[in-house]
Amino acid sequence: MSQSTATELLPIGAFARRSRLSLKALRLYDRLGLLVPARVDRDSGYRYYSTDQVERAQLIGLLRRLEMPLQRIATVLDLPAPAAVAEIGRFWAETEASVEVKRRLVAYLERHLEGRGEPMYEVMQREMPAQRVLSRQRALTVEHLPAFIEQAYRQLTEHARSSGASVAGSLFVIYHGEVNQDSDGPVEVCLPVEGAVEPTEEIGLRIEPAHREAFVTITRQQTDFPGILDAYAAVDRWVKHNGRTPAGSPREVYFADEAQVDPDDPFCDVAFPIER
Amino acid sequence: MSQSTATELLPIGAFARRSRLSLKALRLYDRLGLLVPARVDRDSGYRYYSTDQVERAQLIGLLRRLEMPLQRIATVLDLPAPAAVAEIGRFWAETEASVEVKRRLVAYLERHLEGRGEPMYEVMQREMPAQRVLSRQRALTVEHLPAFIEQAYRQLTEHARSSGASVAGSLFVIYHGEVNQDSDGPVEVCLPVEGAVEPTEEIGLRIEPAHREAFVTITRQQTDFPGILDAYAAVDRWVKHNGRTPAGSPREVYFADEAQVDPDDPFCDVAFPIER
DNA sequence: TTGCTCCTCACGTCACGTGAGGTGGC
DNA sequence: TTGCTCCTCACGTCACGTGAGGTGGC
Repeated sequence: MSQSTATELLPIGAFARRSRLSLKALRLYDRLGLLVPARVDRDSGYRYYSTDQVERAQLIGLLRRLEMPLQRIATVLDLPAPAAVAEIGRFWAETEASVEVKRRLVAYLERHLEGRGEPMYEVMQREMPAQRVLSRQRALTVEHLPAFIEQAYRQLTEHARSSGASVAGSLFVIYHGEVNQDSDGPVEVCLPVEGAVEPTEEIGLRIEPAHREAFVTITRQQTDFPGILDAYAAVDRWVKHNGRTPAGSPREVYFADEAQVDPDDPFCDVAFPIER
Repeated sequence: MSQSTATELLPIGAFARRSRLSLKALRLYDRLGLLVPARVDRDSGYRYYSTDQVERAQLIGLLRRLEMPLQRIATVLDLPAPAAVAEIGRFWAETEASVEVKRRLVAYLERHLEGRGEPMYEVMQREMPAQRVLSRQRALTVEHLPAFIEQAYRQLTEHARSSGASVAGSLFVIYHGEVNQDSDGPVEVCLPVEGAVEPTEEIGLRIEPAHREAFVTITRQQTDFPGILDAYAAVDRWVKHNGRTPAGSPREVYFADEAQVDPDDPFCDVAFPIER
């Protein structure tokens, strides 16, 4: 019985080899309360770990290889197995999402750096009639933007449908203020409608006035950050070079269905209202 | 002509807004020589950037979003466009590779945490006859291991084929020392052969002696790190619990073709030579 | 004169790595 | 007694963020 069922105490070096963690890391985890030695000698300060702690130590090591922060590892370790798996899954989904963003950025950089001096966007002008729109407005930073547009789109179409009104044009999104990591808009999602419909507490009903606008049409791929900034820059430059005066907030008009569009198909207009 | 073709000088705040970089970052890039202001006032120390520098600044910002280190960004910025694209591609490939490793780690954690107390590996014994092997040995860390095994496999089979000898058993890999980030083996890749064949400077020819070994068979999926450690631990435990004495370096026997095997198909044996 | 912008310097963050200098057990 | 292992403390790394305290230009 005394052979290997008993819980042995290991000094830090032996425990480090078994758990494949460094001495420095083990001392840090002790100080943070993440992995406290089974016994610490009063006099010498020597740390002694039980063999039972090897599994926890290895798990910490594996989670660190995922670059999970120690704080978050602490919460995972406090969870029962199924919840811990779910939490790891959530963390990993965040990583995959950020990798996907970077992947698009790499694609943009490749196109952008290869194609210096390529034909630029062709900026055009058009007259927009007054439009009756259902709208939803909110202040938010860029990370919540796609989800908000998606949700607002569903909400507005559903409200129109259930009121018996019909959709009378393409969804567009007005940026009343800048939207990025720090700046939070506000952003207004607008759906042109025809027929009887009432506003609600969340959904506004208003007339977007007739105006002239300068715009460029971009493809699905070009709407990915940061490519879309090129489109804004192109329209902005055009407006300045032609001595026009801005007359409203910039907007994006989504005239195609995302699900049915190739990366290189026209998908969206970036438009600036200008004075006539 | 004086309208917008002239190079304007911007103080740091204006330049920060245009380039979407922080003041702190700009001052750091200045100090590192990564992005030096066009002019610095002798007396006040005020930094003035030219509008021409906006593009470089934005590129730095984008590369930082990929989490490329500043050192590496410096090299990218010194390259002509095509070489810069290639360098970004190499960097990104490294990122994707490390994500793939982590992806497998997550898969392992999910199986491992869900299935606590699952049936463990079944350790078996067998007698191995003496084998005549072509072998290639090298000291390397874990990151270069897969490439080395792949390359050695091709080299050994090619050498056997061109000598008119025939392959007489499964490729196996002997770990004469531990292989991980710090420890570099050495590792020996062995291919059993029959018929006339000569050693070369790189390729050895020797007799792997007959021996008894304890082993477990694992699936393709289980060979991914860190799952494979479980197999090693299982055999190690078995050897100790059964009072057997190790009689050689641990090894992995690859008896199936990686290209034709499902993740859950048997793929490899993890074996420890033991005394009889 | 008041704000705003700019400056440098110092300290904090995160998860450690790498000594320096000293102690304890076999 | 000699090595080896352990201890704490301090400083370095990386790319900044966040004040503190002070200056300069309109």
